[in-house]
Amino acid sequence: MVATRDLLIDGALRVLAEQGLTGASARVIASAAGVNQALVFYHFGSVDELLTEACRRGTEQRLALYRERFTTVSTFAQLLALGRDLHATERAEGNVTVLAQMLAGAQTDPRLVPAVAEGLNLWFGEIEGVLRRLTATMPLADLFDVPGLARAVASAFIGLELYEGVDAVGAARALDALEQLSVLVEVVDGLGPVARRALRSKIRRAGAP
Amino acid sequence: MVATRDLLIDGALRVLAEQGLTGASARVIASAAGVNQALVFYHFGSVDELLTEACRRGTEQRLALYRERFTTVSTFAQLLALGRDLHATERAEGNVTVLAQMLAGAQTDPRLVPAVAEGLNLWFGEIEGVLRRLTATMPLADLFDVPGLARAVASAFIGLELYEGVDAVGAARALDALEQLSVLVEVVDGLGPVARRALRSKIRRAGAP
DNA sequence: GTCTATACATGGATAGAC
DNA sequence: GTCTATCCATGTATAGAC
Repeated sequence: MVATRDLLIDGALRVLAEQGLTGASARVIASAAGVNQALVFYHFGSVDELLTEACRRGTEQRLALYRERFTTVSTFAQLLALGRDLHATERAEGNVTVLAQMLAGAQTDPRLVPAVAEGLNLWFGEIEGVLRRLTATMPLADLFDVPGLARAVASAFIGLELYEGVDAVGAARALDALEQLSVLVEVVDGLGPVARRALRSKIRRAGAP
Repeated sequence: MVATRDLLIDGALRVLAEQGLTGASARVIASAAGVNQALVFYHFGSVDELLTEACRRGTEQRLALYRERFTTVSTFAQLLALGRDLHATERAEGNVTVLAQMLAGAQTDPRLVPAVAEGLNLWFGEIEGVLRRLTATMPLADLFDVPGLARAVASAFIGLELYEGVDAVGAARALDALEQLSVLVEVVDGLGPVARRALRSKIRRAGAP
């Protein structure tokens, strides 16, 4: 026997992914969950609070599916490959779609902010772990602010995910272009000591930290 | 004397930016425009079509403000600086906010797709022009797919803009991190012929195009 | 805990007077 | 072109029976 709370949370996640925030009403969610509409208010008090709870739970659940794979990534190419995979499976019904909808809604509804921020932070933490491991062995590791980069990577990913929704071809091309760029990072990492010294001094002259 | 159509379009843009897509109803927009609610349907047929038209016109107007500055950018640092500026002024009331809302809505409402796609393409074109100019003088220019990169940069920017709405500190940190990374590009560009040759062969071995 | 019924607000859209 | 009035669907939320 499945608890009604869980049915409603699942329903909310499905509706958010399939119909977006504008479609996420108590009636529609309850119908998707196969329960009565009044139960939304009995269990959660309001639609916002249901969405908030769904955002939290959904992110945790989805992240759990990838956590193991995140820990096995050991090159930038592998990280990008995992990103592509995530992109393919999370799009349409996954957590990134839900987070994107909630993120857009949170811009004008302060009540959604905490849950979205928490959800994002969970993903940030995961990516941070990978980046830290990848840069640990790099001689130029101190050039990167890992937490900052993790935030940049993840929110850029959300932007790309949204873009994919209106132009799949363009989004694929954008991802390909980033993949080409990523080669640069590994290449720079693989430079010999002479070139590396030149690069470092160049950076110092450029005013980087 | 201002035409009612224009009043409604301005009203729609303001409402989209201030209250998001969920708040963008015919009544609210008409009220913001100071005109009667029925005029939305008389002039545009439906709310969707008003939003669509507002998206197009708003993007053109806003882009016109920056077009000149885009053409004067001649380094990556300058491009990033312009991005920061754009970020600061467009956030809260600007076109990026509007596009982000429409983009989120378009994920589940096909009627919004064409207008959003057009709006995005306008920005892409602008950024493409800059990137093409910046990479033209680079010896490693053929490593980049400029149109793809422009799409990646712009949609990443939208993701960051949305993230800023729920965590201003985190977003600032993400931008700083990207700024550090961008130094790498100019540094690579500034390498001497010897280091450059090494890099190029490394890339060939890595399997890049 | 769950259901029915219901109150009440908001939103899309149209008809018809001016 | 613009306004008033109105219809009807949808949405939030609560009361009360079971």
